[in-house]
Amino acid sequence: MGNLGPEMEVVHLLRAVTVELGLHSARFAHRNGMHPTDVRALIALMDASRAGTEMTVGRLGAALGLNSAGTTALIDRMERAGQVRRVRGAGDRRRVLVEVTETAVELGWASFGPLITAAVELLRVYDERELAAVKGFLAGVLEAATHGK
Amino acid sequence: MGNLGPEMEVVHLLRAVTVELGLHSARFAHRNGMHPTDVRALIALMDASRAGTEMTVGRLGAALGLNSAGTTALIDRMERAGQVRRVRGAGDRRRVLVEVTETAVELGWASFGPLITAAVELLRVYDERELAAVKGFLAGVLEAATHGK
DNA sequence: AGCGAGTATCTCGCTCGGCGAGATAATAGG
DNA sequence: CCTATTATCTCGCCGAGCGAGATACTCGCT
Repeated sequence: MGNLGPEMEVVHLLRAVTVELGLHSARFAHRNGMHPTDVRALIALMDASRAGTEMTVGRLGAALGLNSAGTTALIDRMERAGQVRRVRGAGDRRRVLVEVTETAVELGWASFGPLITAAVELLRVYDERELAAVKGFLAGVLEAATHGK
Repeated sequence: MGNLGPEMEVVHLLRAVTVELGLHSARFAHRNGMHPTDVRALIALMDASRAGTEMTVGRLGAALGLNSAGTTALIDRMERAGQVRRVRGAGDRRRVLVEVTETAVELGWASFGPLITAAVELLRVYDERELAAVKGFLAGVLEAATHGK
């Protein structure tokens, strides 16, 4: 499992990056009295809001791999901490929409913003082909991780 | 926060990849009656073994961000499941070295091997400069995530 | 040699995130 | 409208991980 060429080096780098990003959000969570799951929820919610999609309790739970009881507990906790708001669905009144509060968004940006800017800064000097290479690699790994079993 | 150029697309891809890899190992964990932490421990142990470093209980706990009690519980659990062995330190008999069993290594490879091969396969068609681009980007993000607070 | 400080691991009791089962409320279909 | 379905919540429980402290071993000092 030693050196199977320069490709293997990239694979180990990718693994190191995912580990380090995980630790980064764990630190962020701890610093703000949150749990890893709360951070994942925050990210999912900000994602949905960026995409303009409404996020319901059920969909959030599914995205995080929690069952309904755990999801309810999660949202209770985050609502209590003022990171999230429950809003009864307008059309279908069984639904409960979950919205991030402004303070939570700011919190998230304060922690992940610098990292994002750093990454964008890195890519700024890349030309067309280099950018496509990075994009292609990540897309390929994503595809393999998603479908590969 | 919408489209700040093609760089942002790469950032979102990277985030998607880390999320998906996380889910991948969560699925692996669940399928084998393990917990996410157990998988992280397995990876850390395989890493150490690949690097030829001896892994002690304390060092493993530190790598995973667990305190001593939690680490003991973790190793108890994994030893009970036959994934890990405790070996009293030869020189310093206070230490307890942790070794992965062959079955655990095989288990890990069965789950992560295909993903690794897929990634290597992707990179195989890349030329010198493209490979360097991917490597440089990942290294830069790693650096930013590690040091950026 | 032997004592005390330092280090590595383990034990105990507890908290709390997440699960399974089932209750409740709202919608959709015949 | 009455039943099946869907969305969420309540209750009781399990177990991962924590804090505090016990235990076992090593090392420096005298």
